[in-house]
Amino acid sequence: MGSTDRPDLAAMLAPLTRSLIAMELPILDDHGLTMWAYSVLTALSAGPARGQGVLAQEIGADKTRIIATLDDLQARGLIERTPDPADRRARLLELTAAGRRLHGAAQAGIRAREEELLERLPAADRRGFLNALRILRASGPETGE
Amino acid sequence: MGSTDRPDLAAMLAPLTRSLIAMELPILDDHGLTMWAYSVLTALSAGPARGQGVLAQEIGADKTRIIATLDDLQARGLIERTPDPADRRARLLELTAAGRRLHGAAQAGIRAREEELLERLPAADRRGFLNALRILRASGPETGE
DNA sequence: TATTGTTATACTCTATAACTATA
DNA sequence: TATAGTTATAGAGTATAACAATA
Repeated sequence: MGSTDRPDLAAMLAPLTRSLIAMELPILDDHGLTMWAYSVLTALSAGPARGQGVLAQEIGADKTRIIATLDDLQARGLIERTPDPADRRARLLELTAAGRRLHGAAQAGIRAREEELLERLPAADRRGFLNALRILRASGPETGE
Repeated sequence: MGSTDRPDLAAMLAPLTRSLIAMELPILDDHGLTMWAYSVLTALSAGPARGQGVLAQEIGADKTRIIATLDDLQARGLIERTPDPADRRARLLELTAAGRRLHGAAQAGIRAREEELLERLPAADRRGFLNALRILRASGPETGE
């Protein structure tokens, strides 16, 4: 009855994700960023967001969770948060030049560490790993419900 | 300066792990198991454990976190928890026949779901993905400290 | 009335510290 | 005194519900 003879996927992915995050936290801290703050900067680096709710959903957070983060990022001049002229309830969010710079620096540090990790993999596995992540991410969580 | 042109690893792994867990929880629930309970059964399915602390560390938990879980599993006759004759402070932990059966059933359900997910991947990527997970898991978190 | 952002509250999960029993 | 297990407490993180402004 030894079906597939490997640990469960989640049993492998969860610790790997945890150690990846543990490895990235010191780097982010060097730049004065929390993980949520970095997630916000990353999302905004792809372009402005119309509405905090949209942004929150985009990074898998609750609307209420990122407010303190946005306050801080704005106070530090890393993002701009302006009322949407078309609907003054909503806020337009975008990176400032300083925000883009800081995100770039933090991301470079993270990428360097990630490369060290990926170098442990044979080229074929590395390619397959990254391809699989892209595919599984794209197909999304049409898993739960 | 578009270095690697892909999302950060953690940014891909974290949501994937989350959705994997979300997909497995209902299956575990059908068998009356929490994720920690399933982790315990999985660890013990490889063989008995000498000491709860050892078991906890093995599954990445705190000693205090799994006590209630062990109480429940024992009360349901899924594990045996006997004092170690050699050191009566410690407890020897092992699956009962019922525990082994339940773990097998739950794992089968999870594996079936996982296969559906993996079927979305081209064979080469699937192989590379699983290889990479094994390698990265083995090399462990010599990342943090 | 519905929605965006905000604030305040409650809840869950996890870690810390104190206790017992063995050694 | 040190350690395994247990229990009780406190803390962090998260979600839920109520509120103000705008539509």
